[in-house]
Amino acid sequence: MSTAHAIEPAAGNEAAHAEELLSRVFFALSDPLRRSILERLREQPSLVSELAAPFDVSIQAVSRHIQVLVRAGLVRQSRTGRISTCSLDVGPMFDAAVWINRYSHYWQTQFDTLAHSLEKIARRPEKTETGKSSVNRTRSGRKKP
Amino acid sequence: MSTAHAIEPAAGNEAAHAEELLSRVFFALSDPLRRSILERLREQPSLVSELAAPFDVSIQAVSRHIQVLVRAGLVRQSRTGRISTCSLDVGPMFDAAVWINRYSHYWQTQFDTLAHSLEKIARRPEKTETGKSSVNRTRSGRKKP
DNA sequence: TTGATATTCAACTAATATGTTGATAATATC
DNA sequence: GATATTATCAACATATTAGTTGAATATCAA
Repeated sequence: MSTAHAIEPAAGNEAAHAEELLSRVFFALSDPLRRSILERLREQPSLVSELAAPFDVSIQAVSRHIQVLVRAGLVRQSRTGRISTCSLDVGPMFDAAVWINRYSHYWQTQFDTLAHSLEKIARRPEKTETGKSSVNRTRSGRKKP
Repeated sequence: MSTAHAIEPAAGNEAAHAEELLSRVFFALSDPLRRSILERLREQPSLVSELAAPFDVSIQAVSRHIQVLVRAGLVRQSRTGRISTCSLDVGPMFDAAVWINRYSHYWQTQFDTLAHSLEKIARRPEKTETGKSSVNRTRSGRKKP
């Protein structure tokens, strides 16, 4: 997590605050366990213990994952007594979608480029095909002891 | 960054590989400097030194940010001699958009256009080279302490 | 050849992330 | 009141991130 994820008052700077929130949203989405939590909350509001049940980690760990989601604005918690009900808030996810959508023009561009190259290939079949990006780097990860 | 960012051989597990790539894409997008790099690449392919220029960090730091983007599949580097030209690959970003779009029905009533455009493009056949633009633009980055 | 340029690698440091276990607070339940 | 349940907090260990500086690699240019 970069320094941008740190919560600062962002005194009066709304653009910086939006950037900051966007960073937190994308970071929150970068973990598969957190994405699974969101998937579950997409269906129904749930307790922390219910959200933690499917995973092989402690409920404390899940609680902190939920806190990450809360800080990103993706989850709201309403605590009544012991239990804390978590519910989805897709507002920040929409902001993320808007950011990504600014690249949608290039999806169309890629589509057009492909169509164009296909047309060219149809006329001149000896031309080579386009390369597909493949990511297969290895990075070390932590394992449960 | 969670354990999910670690790559295991993923022997034959295509779903796990897709999850893993999604984690890396969202993580790559969670840093404002990396997002700024993508913004720049949205306009034109650029050298590492050109991408590093607007930021008050060392070129080595930017080089590693680019590596994060490359491992997420968002940036391709073609090195010719000394220089390494970075270009955008929006394919993985599209995958991220598709994931987010599954939450769109929550906001679809208000923001119908985005979901519609995403869904329209959702049936693209393949990834190809991105288009070019000649607009130059700089954005502010983080400051040195 | 010599030197400047472009980029990456290596080693180090500081901060952050994520997991654990144990303690604590608040509230149901007996 | 005594006890179990729900959730969070605290402290700790370890891994990862992200920055730095210095060295290495490769190429271009004079």
